[in-house]
Amino acid sequence: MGAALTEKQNRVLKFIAQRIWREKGAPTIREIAQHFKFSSTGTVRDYLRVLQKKGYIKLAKKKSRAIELINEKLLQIPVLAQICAGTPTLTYEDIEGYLDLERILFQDDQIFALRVKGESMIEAGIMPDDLVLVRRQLLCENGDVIVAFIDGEATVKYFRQRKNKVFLEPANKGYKPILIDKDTFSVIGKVISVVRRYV
Amino acid sequence: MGAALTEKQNRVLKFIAQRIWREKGAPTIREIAQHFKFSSTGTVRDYLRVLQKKGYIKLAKKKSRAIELINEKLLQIPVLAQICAGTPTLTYEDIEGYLDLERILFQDDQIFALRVKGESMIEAGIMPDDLVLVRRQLLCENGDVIVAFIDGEATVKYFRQRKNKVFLEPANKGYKPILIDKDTFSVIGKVISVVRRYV
DNA sequence: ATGTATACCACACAAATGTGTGGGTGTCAA
DNA sequence: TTGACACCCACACATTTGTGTGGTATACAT
Repeated sequence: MGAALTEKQNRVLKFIAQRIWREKGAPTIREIAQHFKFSSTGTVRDYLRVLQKKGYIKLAKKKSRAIELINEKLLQIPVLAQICAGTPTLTYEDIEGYLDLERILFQDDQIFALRVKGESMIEAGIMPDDLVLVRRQLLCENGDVIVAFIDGEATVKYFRQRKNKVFLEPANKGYKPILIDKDTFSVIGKVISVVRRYV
Repeated sequence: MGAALTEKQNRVLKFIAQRIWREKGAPTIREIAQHFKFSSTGTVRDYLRVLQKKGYIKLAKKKSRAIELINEKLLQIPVLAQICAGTPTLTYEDIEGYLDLERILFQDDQIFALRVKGESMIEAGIMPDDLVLVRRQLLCENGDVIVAFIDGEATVKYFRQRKNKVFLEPANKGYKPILIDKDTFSVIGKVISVVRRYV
């Protein structure tokens, strides 16, 4: 799809993506120049042309803030409060809030998603093929759902700490908790969300 | 939060929101004018001022496309392929794809989210307090997870059809399938996704 | 009668913004 | 040594774009 980027080109692309996802919209050429301390708008335009040629962005002519990311995706979903009360018309007056996943984005790639394999967490509602959103962190608290490396495999489990002993506990009666030697396993991160999609 | 909007004000706001979420970014004043066939930019500016005063948007001065929605949220999450194979470094070369929830957005408000109450679908991995994303549709296929109205309550169940009979089947051994009279219940929509968040 | 709000218009102006021209330095492969 | 690239600069220019001024018409409440 896209040719390889140099370090600097990648930094420019990342900056644009951040602005598009976190801030209001795409930056102007001069805003990019200011951020990278370029004293010429031509410099930025050269970068944009390269990024476009390599297939990472699309530019529109003579329009302001007209940088479009290839593979850009957006999400905003209204969250309705529980509607069991009984109004048969679902209006947006019932909106409870919004899915706010914006903050977990782009914090230096500290967040990623994993596809779940196996049924060890099935009783916690984490099914095979679900996606878990993982925030990379080394420390975790008792009861957290975490992703850890054991024997070269990434697994999703409960983190349990009892009297100096650390267990990785599945949520499936058919599986047994794993007693862990603190030195031989490593925590990848904490599961902060589960996403499942039906066809 | 926000005062009531008139019909036309609401249409302008919806147009802006659509452009921000589906298209590249916020429209310019003249783009809005063109869409609504206003021959004056001042007309649009009046609308923007009203929308801002009523608390639906925020405007920045002397910036192009600087319309910001209150409660705007964005999402894009890289989806890593299952990494059980064993590389201890999670690189973005493992990206399997992207959570693509963009398409389900703003198709005339056909999608909304519901917070789950009760444990009737617990064996399908749908837990209390989960959010289910629902696409509004009246028809559904055998085996779909749907949201239906029964007795003034919205419930999440499997849709089962056997020999002219329609059942709403829970995923919980403690609950029994509900035989439904086709005429007295109504399907709200199909569950297309489940989202759960941990603290 | 007066004020306030909605819903438009025309026109002008300055700032913001994209674009063009014409440079420069270095690196690296042909 | 020539060319292609990455990586910068200065400066000018035309268009886009936000903003301001000053209108018109209707409706509605005080």
